[in-house]
Amino acid sequence: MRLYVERGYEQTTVAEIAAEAGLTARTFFRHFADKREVLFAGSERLLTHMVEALDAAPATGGPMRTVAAALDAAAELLGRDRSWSRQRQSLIDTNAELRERELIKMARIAAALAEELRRRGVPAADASLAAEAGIAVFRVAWERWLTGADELDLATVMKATLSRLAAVTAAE
Amino acid sequence: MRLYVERGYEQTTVAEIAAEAGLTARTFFRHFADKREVLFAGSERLLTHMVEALDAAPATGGPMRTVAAALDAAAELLGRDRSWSRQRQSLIDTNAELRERELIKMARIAAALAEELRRRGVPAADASLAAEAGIAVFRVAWERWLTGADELDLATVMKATLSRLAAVTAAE
DNA sequence: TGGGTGATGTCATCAAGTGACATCACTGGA
DNA sequence: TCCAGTGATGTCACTTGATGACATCACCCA
Repeated sequence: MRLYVERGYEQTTVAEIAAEAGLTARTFFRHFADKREVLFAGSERLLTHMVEALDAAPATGGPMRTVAAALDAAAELLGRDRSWSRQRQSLIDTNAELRERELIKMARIAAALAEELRRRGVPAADASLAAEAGIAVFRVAWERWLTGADELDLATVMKATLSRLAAVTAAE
Repeated sequence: MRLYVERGYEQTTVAEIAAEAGLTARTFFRHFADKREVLFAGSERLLTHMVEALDAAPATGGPMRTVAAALDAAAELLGRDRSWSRQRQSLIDTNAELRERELIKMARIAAALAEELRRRGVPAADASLAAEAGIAVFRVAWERWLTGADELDLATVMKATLSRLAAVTAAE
């Protein structure tokens, strides 16, 4: 990430990254599937963390309440270092390849959450919707947390965003 | 797309595609930014179609009703040829690069819808949420329409999915 | 002590992109 | 009619990401 920030993502070659670590490009590709993946090493951890939280949530309330538990878990994991997150995010935002990779990671989480909801008995379509809606909340809250000047807690922003979603999607 | 389906996406080289069209690889890259883009030629048209529909929607009701108009427009544009859509989608689903590209196209649409909502006076966060929620509905409805055995209209599936979203996200 | 095992290096190779320059058909005006 | 300009294409050279095959080397354990 240091090299990506210094020179820009595209201007940094895998050979340079590997050299910086005292290794070969070939070795880099044994640890990371591709040049993008190195920035998303923690995504698997986030996924399991969220799925576990979803599993641990009580069965009371609708699927959205269950998803909220997963969002809490995400906030707990990601809400610590805002300036680091900002730097990483601005890097991702300036490169289309990285944006794509980020999106597929989120999509994978949404799919995992939906699957878990279905396992808990939520009808298939409702499960997908709740998971996707949850990810939508995550995205919006994340962006607000990063760009906001105030010192709000990520979890708090998530909760507020979730309730805004309920308001916005309420049938009239 | 014919070559991608016949040999698989990864097994098809740009040189082969170009040769099939009686052209050179270099020329391919003058028409399409990369090997993926050729499958998403219509995405810009979908975006403008949806944004225009959103613009044309009456100002009555909340942002979600406005987004619903954009979803209708999408259904109108995409709901015609289900078997072709199925083939294209199964191609996309079997390749991660193509999935990523599809996701960023959807994200771009979501961003455009949100921006248009903001222009219409919807508060920033609500606009993002409504747009993202709309795309979530699109995704789920699209998948149900493609995998469903019945002969349902895409627009009908969208409407039903939208009302399920309202039910699922309703505060309890 | 010697053989497996895992991590790494080396080498060759392919395919995706891209820049620079040449070519050629077409078009609008002198 | 001809010529200059324009746009689409081809050719060539090159970089970089990515992968397979094989060699090497340190380390651990029986």
